[in-house]
Amino acid sequence: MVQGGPVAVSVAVSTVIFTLLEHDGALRLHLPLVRRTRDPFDGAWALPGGWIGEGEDLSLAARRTLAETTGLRPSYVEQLYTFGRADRSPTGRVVSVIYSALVRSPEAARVAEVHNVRWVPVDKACGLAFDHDDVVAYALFRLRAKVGYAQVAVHLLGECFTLGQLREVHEAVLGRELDPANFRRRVVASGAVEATDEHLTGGRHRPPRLYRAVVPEGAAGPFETTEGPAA
Amino acid sequence: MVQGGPVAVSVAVSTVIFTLLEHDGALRLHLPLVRRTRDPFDGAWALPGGWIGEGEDLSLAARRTLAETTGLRPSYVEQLYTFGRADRSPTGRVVSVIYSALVRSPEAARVAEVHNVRWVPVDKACGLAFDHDDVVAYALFRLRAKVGYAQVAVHLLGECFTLGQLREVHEAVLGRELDPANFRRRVVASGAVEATDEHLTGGRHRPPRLYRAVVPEGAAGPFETTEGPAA
DNA sequence: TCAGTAAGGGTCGCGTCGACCACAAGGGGG
DNA sequence: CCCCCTTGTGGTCGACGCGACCCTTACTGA
Repeated sequence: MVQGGPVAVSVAVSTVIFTLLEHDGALRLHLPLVRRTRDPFDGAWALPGGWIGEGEDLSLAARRTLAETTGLRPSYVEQLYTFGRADRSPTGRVVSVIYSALVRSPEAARVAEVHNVRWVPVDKACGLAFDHDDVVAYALFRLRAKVGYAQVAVHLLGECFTLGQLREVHEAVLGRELDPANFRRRVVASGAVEATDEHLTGGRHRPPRLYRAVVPEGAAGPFETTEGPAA
Repeated sequence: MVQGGPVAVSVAVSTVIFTLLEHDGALRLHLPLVRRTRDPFDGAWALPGGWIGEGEDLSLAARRTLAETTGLRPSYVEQLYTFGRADRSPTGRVVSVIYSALVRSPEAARVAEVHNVRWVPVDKACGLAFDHDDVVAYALFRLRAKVGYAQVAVHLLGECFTLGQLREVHEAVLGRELDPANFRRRVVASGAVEATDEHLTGGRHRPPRLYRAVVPEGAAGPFETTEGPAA
C-alpha cells in the first residue's frame, strides 16, 4: 500500500498524419515528418508533435502542435495510443499521447515542402527518432482496419468527389484493387455518402456523378470511434 | 512557432476491472471501486489507480496500482484511452492513462470486501470521482464491442469451463440471450477454445464437456488488440 | 464513325449467421 | 421404474453480405 507521490513526467503529443500524394503515377499514402533540431535524436526524422500546454486539452494540443510544426489543419483527428515505455527517451521520462489524423490532398499540397517538413510514403518511413517506427506501423495497421468498417476515407478527399476517386483512396490505403461495382454498392448502402445532382465533366469518358460525405453527428472524445455508448 | 517547454503534469494510471458476480440470481458484470481518502473528491468512489513510478512502464504501473489498491491480479489487461481534459482534476493538471482489465471470478471473490473496495454492478457505477463515469461507460462500450470479434470472455472464467458457462458470460456482457447451438458453433469454429476429454459431472442434467482457452501468442504493446501489424 | 475506357447496374454463388427443430443424456418426482 | 424436465449437442433452412463476373451506358479522341 505504499503510495509515492507523482513523479516528474513530461507529456508530449505526436500525430501520425496520413494523406494521399501521387508517387510513380499512382496515389499512395504519405505522412509528413519533421527533422529534429535538438537532442535527443538531433537531425533525425520524427513525427510532428510537441509538449502539451498549460490548461490545454490533449486533442487541442495535437491540433496546435500540428499547425506549428507543419502548418496542417487535418479534417479528422482521433486518439490512437499512449506510448510510455520508461526508456523511450534518453533525456528523461516522456509519455507520448499519439493521435492519428487525415488531411485532404489539396491541404497537403499547400504546405508541400516548407517548414523543414518532408512528405514520405508510408513504406519508406523507417529509422525515425524515438519509437516512432512502431507508432507509424500501428497507426497504419489501425487505419487499414478502420476503412473496413467506418467511412473515414472521405476525410482524405475534398468536399465533392466521385466514387471512383473514393475507391482509389481505399485502394491506396489497403494496397490492393477493389471491384468498382461492388465498392459502389457497399459505399452507397452504408449511407456515408449522398449523391449530388452534378457530374464531373471534362474527363475523357462517361461523366461520373459527384458525391458528398454525410457528416455523422458531432464526434469528439472517447466515443469518436463509433456512434457512442450502447446503453 | 512558439514552443514552450514541458509543463508540470502528473501522469496517473487507472483501471476499469470487470468481473462476473452473482446478483439477483444471475451473473452480472461488476467492477471494483475504491473510496477516496483524500482530496479531491474525498469520500467519493473512484476507479483504482495511482501515479506512475519512476522508470515504470505504463502497463506495469496499471498492474502495480491495481495490486496495491485492490489486491487483484487480472488475467487480461489492455490500454483503453487517455483522458487529459485540462479541467478534469481541480488540484492541478492530471493526465490519466486508462486500462481495461478482466478478472476471473474466483480471483474476484478472494478479495471480495476488503481494502476499502466495493464491488458494484456496472449499471450502478455512477456518481464517481473525476470523469470516471465517462471512463466506465466507454470501457463497457468497448468490452461489448470486443466480445463480438475477439475471444476475451475466457479471461473471466477459470481454466476449464463448459460452453454453457462461456455463453452465460457473453450474455452477461451483452445483456441479451444467445442461442446455445449457434453460440457453440461460432466459438468452436473460431478456434479460441479446445475440447478436453473431461465432462462436468454432478449437475442435474446431461454432463457438458469441459473446454480450455487456447492462448493466442504473446500479446503486449499496442498490437495486443489483434494479431499484429498487417505488413 | 468507331474504338477505347470508365461509370454504373445486374446476376450468381459462396460463406456466415440467426431461427428453429430434433435428439441425447442425465436427475428427480410420481 | 418410468416419465418428464432441463440442458447439451447436432442438423436444417432461409436471409443477408459480399466477391466474381457480365452487361449496358456514355463520353472522348482518332
